[in-house]
Amino acid sequence: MTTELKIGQLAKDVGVNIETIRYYERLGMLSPTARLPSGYRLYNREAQRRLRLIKNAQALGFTLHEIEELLDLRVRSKARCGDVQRKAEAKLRRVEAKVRDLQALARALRSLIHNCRAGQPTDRCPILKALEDERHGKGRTVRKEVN
Amino acid sequence: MTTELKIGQLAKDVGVNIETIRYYERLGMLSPTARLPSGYRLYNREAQRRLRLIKNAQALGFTLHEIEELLDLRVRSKARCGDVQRKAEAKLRRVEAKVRDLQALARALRSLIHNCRAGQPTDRCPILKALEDERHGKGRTVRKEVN
DNA sequence: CTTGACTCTGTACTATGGTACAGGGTGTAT
DNA sequence: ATACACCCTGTACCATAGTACAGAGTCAAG
Repeated sequence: MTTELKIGQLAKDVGVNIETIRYYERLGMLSPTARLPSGYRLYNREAQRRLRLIKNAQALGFTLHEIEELLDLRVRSKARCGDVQRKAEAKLRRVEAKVRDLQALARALRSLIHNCRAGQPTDRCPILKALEDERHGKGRTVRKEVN
Repeated sequence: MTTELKIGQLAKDVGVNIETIRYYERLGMLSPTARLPSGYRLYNREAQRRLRLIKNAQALGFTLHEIEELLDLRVRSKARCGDVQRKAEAKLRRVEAKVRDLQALARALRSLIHNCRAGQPTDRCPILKALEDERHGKGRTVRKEVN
């Protein structure tokens, strides 16, 4: 059987846009395994797995750059599973921190909703007041995104 | 006392780039409270609170667009708790959904990490294997961002 | 009255993760 | 042999969230 797919078949199979596949190629993340004389790209099962890995890892909150690192680890045979594990652990810590932040915000929002019943003006909103806090003054670096 | 700050002082105070303040102004999120005859922007304490609110809310993962909504609630003095309550409830639901997404993501990461035995070569790494799964084949929509 | 720090406007550029053409060539079924 | 789906390259464009100038004007100290 032919395991070689043309770009449109691969796109449909994995559920991504054709342009996205070519975009990943531009980034050096996913090359066709062959080309027809016409220039048509051909992809084998390995490429298909690689593309699926990209999409799945993305759904877990990894950036394309981080995914490149994971892919590199997989390809470099001297790299060990522990390297992958450490990257996953670092990502997990960032995700957990983000969850804590959002839970704090959810608590503040619940408190706002609770205190809002009496028809007070919005300039006494606890959430808005809380957000005005000088938690990040004078050049302090704010921990950024989860990604 | 003079509560009016020039842009550089405000930037230093809150810990953001001067260009960022002007960028927020272009977006209509933060206007100077006055201008000197020379055109220099002046900001009062209220503007300072507003800027801090933007940065704090951003650190919690809100987009600038969502922050605009929060700011609108605060500034419209006719807005009462009823208005705020509805906005806050909608926001809370989005935050809670976000927390659930992130927790699912964290569980997936923990499970991957747990199954990973550090000494194995990466071509047997369960994390990478799992990421190759056909969890999202044939047009399945992958839940997107973590934000 | 000059120096240096600060500010102004306007435009261009960065990164991230794509999407959308234009203007061709290819492959195959009828 | 011709219609039509598919593919090619190249470039431009989208949103988000800024950053980096250029070239000019302003302000305060010495």
